[in-house]
Amino acid sequence: MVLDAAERVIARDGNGASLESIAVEAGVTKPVVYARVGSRAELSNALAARLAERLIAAAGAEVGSTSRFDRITLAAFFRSSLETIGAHRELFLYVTRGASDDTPERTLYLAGRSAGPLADLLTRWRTRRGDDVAVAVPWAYAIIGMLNLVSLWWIDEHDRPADVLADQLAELVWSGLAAGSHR
Amino acid sequence: MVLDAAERVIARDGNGASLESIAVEAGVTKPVVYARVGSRAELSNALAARLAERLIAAAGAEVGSTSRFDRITLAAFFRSSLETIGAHRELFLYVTRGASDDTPERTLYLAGRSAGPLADLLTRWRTRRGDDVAVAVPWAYAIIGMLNLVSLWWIDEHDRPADVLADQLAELVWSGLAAGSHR
DNA sequence: AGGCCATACTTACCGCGGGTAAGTTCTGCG
DNA sequence: CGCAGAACTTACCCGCGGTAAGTATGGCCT
Repeated sequence: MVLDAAERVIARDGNGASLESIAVEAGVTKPVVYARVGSRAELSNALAARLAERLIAAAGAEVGSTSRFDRITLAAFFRSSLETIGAHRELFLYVTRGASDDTPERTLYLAGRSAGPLADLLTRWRTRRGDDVAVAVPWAYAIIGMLNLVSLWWIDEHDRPADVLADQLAELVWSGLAAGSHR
Repeated sequence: MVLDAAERVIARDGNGASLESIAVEAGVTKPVVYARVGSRAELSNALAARLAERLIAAAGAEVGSTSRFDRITLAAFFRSSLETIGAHRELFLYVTRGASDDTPERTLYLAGRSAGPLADLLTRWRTRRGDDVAVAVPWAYAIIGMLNLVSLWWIDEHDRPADVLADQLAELVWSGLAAGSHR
């Protein structure tokens, strides 16, 4: 699979990953990569989709298992996301701050892939509680964006443990999430 | 000033802004740009610094005027940031999702420029209230990151008014910020 | 079995953009 | 008047994404 090769060379070379190096890592040549996966932008999109899938899967394993949604679950969501991102540092960097001109779309696409399910979850949860639901989408993007930048910062020097950081993030937003119409 | 020319051409051409087009807009040639401002990465950095300065200035005008710090102030901070970003759409896109390989550093640099003062503010505020202060830095990054992605999403299709969105963001984090040690 | 077509790959190339080396004009000063 | 040096321009290199044209491989029909 070309995408696996791409991930390997990105993990190795960081953002300097060229189509050509990916091609040789995959054991083929450039036009083949182009034929299989399309342009560089589509490659980045595909990688972004995969990473998003992994994030969602990891989060789902935490959140989906319990039917409840509480502060602990939220912190677990953050922790699993942080750890997944930390396990794919270079890929995360490549995908979020990758090259190319298409980047606004891709960043939004990647974010949307995570924010969508989160927004659904929030919508269901707040509907059940009889709370206002219009905030679900912006809040989902807010939480994902928070996670994005904090991950970047966390990756790039500070080595506090993931679970501590996750708990701090949960502390920041939990009260807001939980505060209902009964303000 | 070369940077002004750069902003003009970015506002016009979006991310397709090449050094050459910036040079002709500035009325000079490429090596001159290179001599004055350094590499493309440094150009992006300088632009990022300027945008951060504007954001901080706008935020300071809102937050710094009142000595208090409450939900209203927080919402005003979000609103002014959103509006500043909205007024510099293309520049914001260029700077956050710009080209090049240096991007992790630059993104962090830009974010840090905003997150730093915010972290200071949070630290002072929570010190005065006798609350834990270790969360100030991660929270500052969290809030800036939130703002980043929400801005991207907001710019790119949804036209709800800035003040509504700002209020929703404030609602999300205010309780968390305000919740003290007396959990 | 032998020739033919399609598919799939490779080699070779183009264009563009960042970066730079070498040449050229302009300015001030002896 | 001539010279030194700074500042700018022209002309170029290189690397990368993208593609066109050529080449091998494998099946299929006669």
